[in-house]
Amino acid sequence: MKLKNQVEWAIHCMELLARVPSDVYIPTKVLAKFHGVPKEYLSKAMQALATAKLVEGTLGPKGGYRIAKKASKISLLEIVEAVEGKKRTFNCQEVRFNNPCLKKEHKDKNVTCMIAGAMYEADEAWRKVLHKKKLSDIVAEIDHQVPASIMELSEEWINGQLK
Amino acid sequence: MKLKNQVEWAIHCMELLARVPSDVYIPTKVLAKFHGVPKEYLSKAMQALATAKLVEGTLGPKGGYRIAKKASKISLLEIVEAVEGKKRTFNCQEVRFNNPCLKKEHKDKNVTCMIAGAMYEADEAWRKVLHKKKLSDIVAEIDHQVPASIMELSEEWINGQLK
DNA sequence: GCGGAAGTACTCGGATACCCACTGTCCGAGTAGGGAGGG
DNA sequence: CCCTCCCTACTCGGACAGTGGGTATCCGAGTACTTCCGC
Repeated sequence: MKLKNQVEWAIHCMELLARVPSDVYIPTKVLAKFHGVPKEYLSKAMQALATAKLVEGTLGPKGGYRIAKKASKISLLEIVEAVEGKKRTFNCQEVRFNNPCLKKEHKDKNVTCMIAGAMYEADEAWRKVLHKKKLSDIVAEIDHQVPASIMELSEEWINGQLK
Repeated sequence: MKLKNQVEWAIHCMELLARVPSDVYIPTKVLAKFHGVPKEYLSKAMQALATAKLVEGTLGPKGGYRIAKKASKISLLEIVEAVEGKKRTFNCQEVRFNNPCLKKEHKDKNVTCMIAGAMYEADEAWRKVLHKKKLSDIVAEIDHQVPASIMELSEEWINGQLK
């Protein structure tokens, strides 16, 4: 069980998009170069984010992506699910119903298997943590961790690429 | 991101092994037939459980697996990790260090990326739920859910297979 | 009848193919900006 | 000088190969039971 690498990329890109003014579009090309990842493949993650209405894309020169909602209104869960899908990590195959002693009348799919229930509960705890963590929190934490000089340099670098 | 189907099988098998007396060995063949899964493949999951010291295997006729610890001392987390591995679901690739504005002296790997930190926190919440849920809890819950008549039939069926 | 040894049948364990999904790449559709030309 | 139109160049979006891990399977090593034989 492993999350796609795209998840990491997507979160980093969202964090960057949350920093620039909302009228600035940043193309995938720049996002890819800044993060050192393959442009063409990153675009798939960006497409997923666009489909989930987390970013908005525009074509043509000066085109690219911008954030579609306030950073405080976007949770990590939304980003992760946009890229990774909303399927649960544990998909119950209802193995319990293969018991040779069970008759059809006992195979009630409305009663969830206790084992699946426990796994779902764990999934829910995972989702809950990610739901509470907002993109704005990440931005603030990184601001606190990374020296201001680096942040300024990065901003200038981005602006230089947009010309 | 999806867990192996083996996880489900392994938990069901552990639940069954927790029910029989500790001196009875159940072969993979019977476990597979009871749960309706391919015998040869299930054996890989059982091997993983044996490696993790959750079950003990014996060869020869009347051989098979038995539980190695008390059910109340075995958590779902142990079973899941035995089959799925202990790697975290999110493996940080340190994309942040690809920032072209960063110098080497700023690439301190001892300071964890806040994004990775958030993901690890979610993982930890997931693990915590599974750690608290013991195999004995599952056994009790299933006892409460499944009619006693079915449980008895299943026990007889298993004993019949062991002849 | 009893003990021991050989044979057998059954088990686990690791080594071996197959297949799907993640990874990585490419090209086409569409658009916004910029420049040229005319008024 | 300004407006309009066309062209270009750049973007996103979806369609197309490559690879690694999960899935499924097989066969060999090893052991405990069973049976047979000798005492």
